[in-house]
Amino acid sequence: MPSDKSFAKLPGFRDFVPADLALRNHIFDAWRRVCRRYGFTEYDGPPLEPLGLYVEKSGPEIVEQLYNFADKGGREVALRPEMTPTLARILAERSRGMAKPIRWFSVPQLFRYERSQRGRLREHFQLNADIVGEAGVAADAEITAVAIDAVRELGLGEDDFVARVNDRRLVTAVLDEIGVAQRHRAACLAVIDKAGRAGPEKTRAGLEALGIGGSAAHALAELVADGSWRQLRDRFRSSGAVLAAMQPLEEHREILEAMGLGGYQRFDFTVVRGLAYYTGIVFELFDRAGELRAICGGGRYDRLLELVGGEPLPAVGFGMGDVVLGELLKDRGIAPAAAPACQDYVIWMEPAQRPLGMRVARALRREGRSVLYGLRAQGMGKQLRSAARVGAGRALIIGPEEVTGGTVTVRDLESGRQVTTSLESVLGGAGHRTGR
RNA sequence: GUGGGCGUAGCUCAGUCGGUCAGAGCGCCGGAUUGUGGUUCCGGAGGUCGCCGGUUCGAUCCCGGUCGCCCACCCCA
Repeated sequence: MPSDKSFAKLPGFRDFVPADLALRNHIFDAWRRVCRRYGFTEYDGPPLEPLGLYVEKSGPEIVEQLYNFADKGGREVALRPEMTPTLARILAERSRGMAKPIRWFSVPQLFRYERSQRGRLREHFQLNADIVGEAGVAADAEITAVAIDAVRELGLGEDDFVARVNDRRLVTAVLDEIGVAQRHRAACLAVIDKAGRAGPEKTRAGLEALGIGGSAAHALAELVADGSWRQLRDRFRSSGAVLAAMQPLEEHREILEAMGLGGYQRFDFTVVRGLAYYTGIVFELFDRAGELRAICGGGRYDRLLELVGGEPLPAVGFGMGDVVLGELLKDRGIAPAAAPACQDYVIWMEPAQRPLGMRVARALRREGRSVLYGLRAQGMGKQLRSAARVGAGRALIIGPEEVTGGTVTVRDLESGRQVTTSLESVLGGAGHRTGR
């Protein structure tokens, strides 16, 4: 730990040494493969945006924890805390001429100024995938499937994680039905949101603190404790509004089941999402063990583009962070090992053989192979040890004997078998089939 | 933002009721091994014990502050 704090890493920020970057790239690669498989194309935007883009569009929650400041021109700016407002701004300018629906994804680095904890830093990377211009529930199901497959692609299955799905319109209908006043709705959503962790007692206390009456509080506490689909349907079978609000979720589930992803999703009345701009189906991905924070959160936001000044366009999307996902992969032991540093290790014994060693290395690199060699003269044992440590598949040995005979000794470092071949075959490119 | 715990070698950690207390394992470097590696054996480098201040003859140890990390709240991507 450096004693001079001025050179220390900022709290909540990460260095990525090769082993860490290998994991990050492993995750990014999986995300991009899945998104492309679903026909999404990648975009990006500036990491720094006008503060105003976030102030009223995302709800007050996110603004309190922005990484913001005034730039040298006196502009109030913020490091982007989320990607959706940027996407909304881009599309507000250009979507009119674009074929709908638009399927875009991005892997931005996002920033928030808040105390860091496990799975929650001041900086992270997040996969964002959105479908814009389609209001039907098939788009919601499609985006949920992308989220699920983005996690499955990394080797996690039904036993590892689940998507909890809800619909804000359904929650609203239920609140109306049990008589929660309009003015209490937002605060009530917050209580429902944390009900899973708080437990029934605290939930009821929270509702009463809002001034929500006994029968309504009782009904809500019950729903929160056991908000099963069946229970909901029984409880509200005489309410046309609630039953109608259940239809989109029904269809959403059917589509996912048809995709073979039914086991990855579950209705959960307590999922409402914090961001103010969600308007319909919302979902979150969690590890089944319940040890970590949400892996992913998303939903429908049909009004946002209008708010930013674009044409009215329905939209649905999600954000999936790299931090919690990385923790989960490490916990499950399915994080990748760092890639080997090279394929071929050229061993030259004495300065007299170095020029030939350089020619061989050059020829191999020209073929696209990754090649290393010692930068100073060392014994063969040392060099083979170095070769093994960097993960080389084979060693190409060029000593006095090889120079005299016009040959190269090619040693397979996994089997230990070695053959002596002609120098020409290595320089000419015939040697590349014997290695990895 | 609030409360609690923890900061000793690159990593994981031991240790001192205040006085040879600067330690282990792993890793790293070198040697055994100047034409054959991943094993083994031997040796070596590396630390102002997070930082600042206080108490004391003396502080890595006690006290205060501070910074950082972890956990729980708050909140949430």
